[in-house]
Amino acid sequence: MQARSEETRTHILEAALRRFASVGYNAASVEDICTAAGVSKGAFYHHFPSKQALFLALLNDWLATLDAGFEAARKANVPETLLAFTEMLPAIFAAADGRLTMFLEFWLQASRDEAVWQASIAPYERYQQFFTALVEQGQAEGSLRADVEASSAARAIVGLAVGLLLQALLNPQANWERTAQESMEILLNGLMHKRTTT
Amino acid sequence: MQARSEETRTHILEAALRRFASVGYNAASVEDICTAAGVSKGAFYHHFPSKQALFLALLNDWLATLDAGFEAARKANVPETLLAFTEMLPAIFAAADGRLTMFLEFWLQASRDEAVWQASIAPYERYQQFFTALVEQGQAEGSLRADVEASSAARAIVGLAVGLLLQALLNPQANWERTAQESMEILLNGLMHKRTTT
DNA sequence: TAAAAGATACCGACCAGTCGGTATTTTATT
DNA sequence: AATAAAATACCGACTGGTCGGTATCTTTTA
Repeated sequence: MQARSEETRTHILEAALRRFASVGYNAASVEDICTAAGVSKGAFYHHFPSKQALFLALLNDWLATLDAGFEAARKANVPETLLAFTEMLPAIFAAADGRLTMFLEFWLQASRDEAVWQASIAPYERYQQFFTALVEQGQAEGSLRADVEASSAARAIVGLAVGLLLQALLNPQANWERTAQESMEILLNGLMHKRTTT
Repeated sequence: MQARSEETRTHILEAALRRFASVGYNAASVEDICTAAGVSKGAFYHHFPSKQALFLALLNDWLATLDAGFEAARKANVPETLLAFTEMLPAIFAAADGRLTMFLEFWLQASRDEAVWQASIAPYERYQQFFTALVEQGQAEGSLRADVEASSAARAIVGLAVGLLLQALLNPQANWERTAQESMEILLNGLMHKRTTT
C-alpha cells in the first residue's frame, strides 16, 4: 500500500500552499514547509526532487482548478457566460485569500524562471484562446459587436480580471465582488452590439 | 561639497534598479548591487540604512515619474484624456522592459510587507481618486454615461491597465501597444453615452 | 527480507548587516 | 594661505545565521 505515502505528499502540498501564500516562495524555506507539514526533510526530498518541482506541482493543481471552473460556468449565450465568469472570480481566488498572493508569485516566477514560464505560458495561451473563441462565438450569435478584434477583446477580458485581482491584493477591504461585476458589465457594454445608429 | 556622495548614491540607485529588474529583489544581493554600482558595501550602508530602504527609495522615484506622466497627459475632454493615458502605458513601462518586473515586485512586497504597503497604498489611492474624479468630470461634461458608479469605472480602468501590463510581462512578444489601445477603446465604448434608445 | 518511505545530521554557498579603520572633504584656527 | 581638527564618505573583512540539497541511517510496508 501507498496510503501513507500519498498522505505525506498531500500534507507537504497543503503546507507548502499555506507557507507560500503567507510568506512567499523565497521566504518559505523547505524546512519551514516540512515543519508545517509535520514531515522530515528526507520525506520532502523523497517526494519532490526540488523546491521548484513542488512549486510547479502546486501550479498545475491550481490551473486544473481554474480549467474546471471555466468549463462549469458556460451559460446559454456569451454575455451571460462572461458574467458567470465574473461571479466566479471571488469564489475561486478570494476563498482562501492567501492564494491571491500565490497567483502573483507564480506570475513573478514565470517572468524570470524558464521552467515556470514554460509551465505557465501554455495554460495562459489556452485561456487566451478560450476567451477569443468565446468572443467569436458571441459575434457569430450576434450578441457581441463584430467590429472588434476577438483576440483583443479576449486580452481585455483576461486583463481586467487579472488587474482587478491585483488591486484586490493591494486593497483587500473594498468589496471586489461588486466592483468586478460592475467593471465587467462596463466592458461587456462596450463589447455588445450598439443598440442603434451612429 | 557633496558631489561625490550624490554621485555614488545615484550609482547605487541605478545599479539597484538594474539588478532588481533583472533578477528580483531577493536574488539581487546587496553585494551584487554594490559590485554593479562599482561601490563598496560600506558605501552602500552609508547611504541607505537597509536594503528595503533602498527599495522604497526606488519606489518613490518611480511613483513620482508616474505622477508627472499623468499630469502631463490631460487633454480637452475625458475620453481623449483616457486614450492619451493608454498611449502612455508602453512609454512609461515598456521603455526599459525590466521595470515591468519591478512593478510586480513592488506589488508583491506591498502585499506582504507593512512598510512597503504603507508606501504603496497612499499613491494607489491617489490614482484611484484621480480616475474617479476624471470619470465624474466626464459624466458632468456629458461624454460619459452617468448611470455607472464613477469609482467602479475608475477601478476598471486601473485594473485593465494593470492587467494588460501583467500580461505583457508574461508574453512580451505580442504588440501590447495596439492591444492596450483597443482594449481601452472597448472599455471607453462601454463607458460612453449610448448613442440612442434601448 | 527487500524495497519504499522517512528521519537526522550535515555540507557548502550565500547573504544582510556590522565594524574597525582609511581616505577625502569641509571647517576652524592661526 | 597654511595647518590642524573634525566631519563625512568609503572600504572590505568578518559575523551570525539561513537555505537548498545530500548522505546516511532507521522504520515501515508488502
